[in-house]
Amino acid sequence: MSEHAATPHAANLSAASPAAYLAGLNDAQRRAVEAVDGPVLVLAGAGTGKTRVLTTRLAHILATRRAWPSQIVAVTFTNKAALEMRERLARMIGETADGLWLGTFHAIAARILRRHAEAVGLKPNFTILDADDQLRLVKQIAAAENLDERRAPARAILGAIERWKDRGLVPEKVPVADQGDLANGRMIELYRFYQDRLKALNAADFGDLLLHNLTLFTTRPEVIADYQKRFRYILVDEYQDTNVAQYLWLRLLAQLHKNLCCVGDDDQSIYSWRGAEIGNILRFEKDFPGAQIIRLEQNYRSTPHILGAASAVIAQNEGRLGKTLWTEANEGEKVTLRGVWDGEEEARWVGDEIEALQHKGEKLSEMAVLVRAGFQTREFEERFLTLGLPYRVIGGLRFYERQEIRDALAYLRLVHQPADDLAFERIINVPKRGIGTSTLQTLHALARARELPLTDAVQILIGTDELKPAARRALAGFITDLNRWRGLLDNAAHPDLAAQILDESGYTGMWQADKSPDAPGRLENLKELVAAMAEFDSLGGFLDHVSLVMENTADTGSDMISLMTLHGAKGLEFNTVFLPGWEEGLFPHQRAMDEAGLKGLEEERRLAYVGLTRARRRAFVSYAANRRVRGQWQSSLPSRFVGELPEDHIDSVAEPGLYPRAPSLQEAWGAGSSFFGRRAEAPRLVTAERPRPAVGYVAGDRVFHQKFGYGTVRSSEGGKLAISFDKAGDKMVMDSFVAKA
DNA sequence: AGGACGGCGTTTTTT
DNA sequence: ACGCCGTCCT
Repeated sequence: MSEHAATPHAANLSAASPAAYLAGLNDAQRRAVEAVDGPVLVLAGAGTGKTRVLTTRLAHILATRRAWPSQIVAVTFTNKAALEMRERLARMIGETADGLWLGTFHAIAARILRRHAEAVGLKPNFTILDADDQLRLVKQIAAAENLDERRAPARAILGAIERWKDRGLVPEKVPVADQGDLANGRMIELYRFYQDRLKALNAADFGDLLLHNLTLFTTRPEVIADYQKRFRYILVDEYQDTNVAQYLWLRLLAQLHKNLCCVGDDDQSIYSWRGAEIGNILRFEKDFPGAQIIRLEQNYRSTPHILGAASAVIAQNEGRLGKTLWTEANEGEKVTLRGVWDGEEEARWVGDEIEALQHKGEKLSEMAVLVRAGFQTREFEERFLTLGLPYRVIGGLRFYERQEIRDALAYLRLVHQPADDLAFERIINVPKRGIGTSTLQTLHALARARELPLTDAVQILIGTDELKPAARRALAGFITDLNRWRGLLDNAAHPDLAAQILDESGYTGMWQADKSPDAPGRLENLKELVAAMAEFDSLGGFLDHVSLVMENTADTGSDMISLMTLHGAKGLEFNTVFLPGWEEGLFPHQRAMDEAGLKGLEEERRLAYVGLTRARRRAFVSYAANRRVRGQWQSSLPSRFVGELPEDHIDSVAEPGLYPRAPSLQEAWGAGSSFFGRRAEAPRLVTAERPRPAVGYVAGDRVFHQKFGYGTVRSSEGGKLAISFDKAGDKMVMDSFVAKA
């Protein structure tokens, strides 16, 4: 702690002249900026200048010298938000803000964890696993436990583990009642195995970053005391998206100074399915006694019609704090509501409207089509291709998720962190080194029996006759390379080292030899990766960046329509927004209602609210009477949300012969029974076989080996046995591969 | 080691 | 309808 021992002096506080940065704020915004002491919840409706308030508040704290930058934490959910805040802050006050703890929950938690890794059984260079690694790990565990993939899908197991982590629960703390019947009631056990494996890999998944922070804070009083003292001011963006773990984390950090400012909007809480707990924002006053609540309700984005429509829809929700958005803006256009025959016609109509707007001089980059589910984009893509309208689908594969990038990173990870078995497995035979499943099995068996990382197992095995000569040679070569690269870590510049690794490993060569059309692109990406490394001062720093800051490289250059999901649109705004597919079952989505009942429905409604409030000038809502779903035609009712749009804010242009307006709410609701209560059936248990521990052998023991048959132990050292086999002659083998005869 | 076949799931997604 | 994943066969 303490780059700065003392509190900076609040000398300028009394200077009465209001600072320039306060100019132009409305009353509520200004109150939110100036209410720096004690807990504050800023309820910031869509388009009410939230980011401006956040950055101005930071500037205010610094300008009034209440704290040094290093004594302030500002947390966001996405890197994009963190970046935007940093940029705006820099524009406002320049380098004064350097040293601020500004970043995502995960980035800040990782930074703290690296300093105290040993407190939770990790080394400071622990690897941060991504979703792919997590899933592979769960699959390995499920396979080792002989779980039936169909009854206990790895996805579901991982999901349950993640939800527990979201709630701040380590395996020991999970209430048995919460175990459920997935994996036949062995979930807590699986969770523990998973955590054990992570520790052995010297790795943490995203959930762990927060979870380990909590463990650290609750087991090391001196550590939490230090951070509590340090962080005089804490700011949180998108508070409605925090999960329980994040809430606990904030509560611990804010305990001493209590200067916690959370900004959020309960009406935009749309991530409950990944652990976000809307209760956090609803309960803020209770959780933080004496909290002020400041509402930002003046909207600077949309027309009164759009706000009127959005407000009426969201007003149907029960569990909300309540705000009333208003605007000084003039009337503008009403929300257009259109009922059509089918999805194809819907896409045609949207295309026509886009062309019409384009002819009026509207930019395509100011238009977006926001859909409920990814598959809905296809129909629009086809139409736009036909019309020759340039579009971009937001939310595809990201740079760091590409195969070649993940492979390259696996090499780097392995050099950086030898215990990273997942990285090892990924690249041990890429490019092909003639190391097949049988060799890997042998490796795994030894690693498991000895509880060693795979690289160490290789080191041992190549000193024996356990492997086929070809595999042994290949592995020996690989380990030699690995050791050489590791030796260069401290001397060579890491981008150069990376290039060398990719070259010497044959990885680059593999793609050069590949004649598929995407090979050149992959080589380009690899070059880009190496080039990107130069911006970081160490390999570890770069790998952290990759894990934590997987930014999307959105080329904002050209004029294109944006196609994306409603979730993806949160935080964005466009002059014109198209909201197709407002049909019961699709939006609100049937599954959301099946799985979460009224809560699910209300979240869907918030999604509708998010969608509408993305629009500055124009919103087009549409619904189709017929839609092809998974190859089958099915007819659908207009969404109940359509019925919630108030008459005086919409222009309804349903086609002749089709329903002009939504059916009654009751009709859409039905008796309600079909929306609730379905649950998956119980999975089957298959008993597991635990790896057997190695047994001790002494000279003279008779043993049996799968491959070499019977033999006599001549000597034993460190688990390596010299054996005279009756048929195969003298060999060095690992004791875990023989049985007493 | 690589290709063919069959079965399953198919809302939303960041870090 | 379709794509992905896992398995099995060559």
